[in-house]
Amino acid sequence: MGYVQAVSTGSTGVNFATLAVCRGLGQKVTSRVAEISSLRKLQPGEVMFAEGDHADAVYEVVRGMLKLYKLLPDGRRQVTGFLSAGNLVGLAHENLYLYTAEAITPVLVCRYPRQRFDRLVEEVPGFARRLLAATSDELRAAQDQMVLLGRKAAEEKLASFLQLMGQRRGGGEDPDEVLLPMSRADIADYLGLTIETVSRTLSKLKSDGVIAIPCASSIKLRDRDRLQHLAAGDRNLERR
Amino acid sequence: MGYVQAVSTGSTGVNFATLAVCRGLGQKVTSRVAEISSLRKLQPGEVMFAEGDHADAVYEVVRGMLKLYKLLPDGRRQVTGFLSAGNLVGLAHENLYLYTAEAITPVLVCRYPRQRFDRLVEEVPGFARRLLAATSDELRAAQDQMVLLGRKAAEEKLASFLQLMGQRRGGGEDPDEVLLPMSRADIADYLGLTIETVSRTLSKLKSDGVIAIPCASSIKLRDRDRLQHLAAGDRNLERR
DNA sequence: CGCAAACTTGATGTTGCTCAAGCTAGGTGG
DNA sequence: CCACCTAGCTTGAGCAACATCAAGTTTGCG
Repeated sequence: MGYVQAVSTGSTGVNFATLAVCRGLGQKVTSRVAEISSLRKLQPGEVMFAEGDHADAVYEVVRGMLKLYKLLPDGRRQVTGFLSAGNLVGLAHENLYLYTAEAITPVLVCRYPRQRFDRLVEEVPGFARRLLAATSDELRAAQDQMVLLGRKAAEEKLASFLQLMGQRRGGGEDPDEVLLPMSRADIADYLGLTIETVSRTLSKLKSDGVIAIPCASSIKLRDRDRLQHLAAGDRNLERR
Repeated sequence: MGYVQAVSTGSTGVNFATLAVCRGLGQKVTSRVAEISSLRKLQPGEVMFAEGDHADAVYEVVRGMLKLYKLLPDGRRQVTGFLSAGNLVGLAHENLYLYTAEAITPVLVCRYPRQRFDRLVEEVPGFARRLLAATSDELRAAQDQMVLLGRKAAEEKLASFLQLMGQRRGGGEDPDEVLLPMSRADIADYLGLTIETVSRTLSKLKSDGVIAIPCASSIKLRDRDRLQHLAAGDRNLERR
């Protein structure tokens, strides 16, 4: 693209007016966004950008799922988020990316070169405000995640995680089915646990009748109420 | 205030042009900011707003230190941040505050009523962009904190914390002195540890010659190099 | 059908938590 | 001015949750 003036392109099937960056910005701006953007496809496991790379673009996920993570020097990893359609990536980075973004499923992203994107932010009234709202929401999620990492037990972590994945509906099927496209290792590194503890804890939730596990990448919620209580952390309300 | 037109007021000693919200916005805007603002003082332990309160204002810390925290139903607490002069509070909250903000030291804050603040965000070009930058920076800090909470050992957590507190210089004294105005309980709830582990780990750092502890609320850095290595997490570079 | 990667399950180990005393410092009243 | 009192901090002993190490088992792909 870059030369494409139309808001929607038949070849890619992407309608720019439906993209998150454009929401509430009118058609004129939408076509400007379309002008500066290009599409990129990623295979599972492919790294979109790595921690420390020069941050020369902002991305929006159109299809599929990405994980973001940071590494410690000895290889310990913390997954800071899973992103799906509508999420923006790389907004916060001035100069260098501070985390790695890697595809979990086949992914389609819309790429906005940094400089031109920044120009839009300057010139389009209300654009910065939309981005502020998006970033504030990410911050809110990050704070919830800090509570999870710092203060929740393994079972509560998994319950919270399943609820979170449950609300991003992955398609119009069974509302009790939660699809987990990421590996157990990714889940473990997101929740601050090991693979083994994730596996064991899911097995326990299964044997307690809270969930069913038809296959490793799909969980069925059998007792949403109990899951909700576990996730909220209202165990032990008797003590203290 | 509210009726005050001047950019600086002798009575409070607060010069609005030096406030973080005004940085880079020119004098005209600065005086508009001054117009909508009021000052509020808080005693140590006083709650500025609580999780769940109606989010009717944005604040900027002028003096002193605040802590932000979230609670689980059974009383477990996660401190999500310590804020000092220049930090904004409550920006992200649309309707209800999602954490409690409580004074650690005597605090002076500048209060901006939500509605009028939002009007400024709409009307002042570049204001939303400044707030976006501030929020992005908070998000970056939150991501670092996720790595700390999810993947660092107790000793690494304390080392990271001391470094962080060390860079927000609390006055022009000894550059090796780090002041800790918050309690051990606050530190524990920030790092996802218990009071006892915080205390023990500080004692260990002391006996290892990394720090000295003249009194509980002041730490002296004796081996910045070793502290840096601990904080970065490059232990065990041999394995894996 | 076979292979490798991902997942599960089991046995054992370790870090940090819990419970329980002491200790210290700062503030108050005699 | 000093002694006491209390809140906050430190230290110790035992324990539990989760990590580590080590097999098995399943799954999906060539």
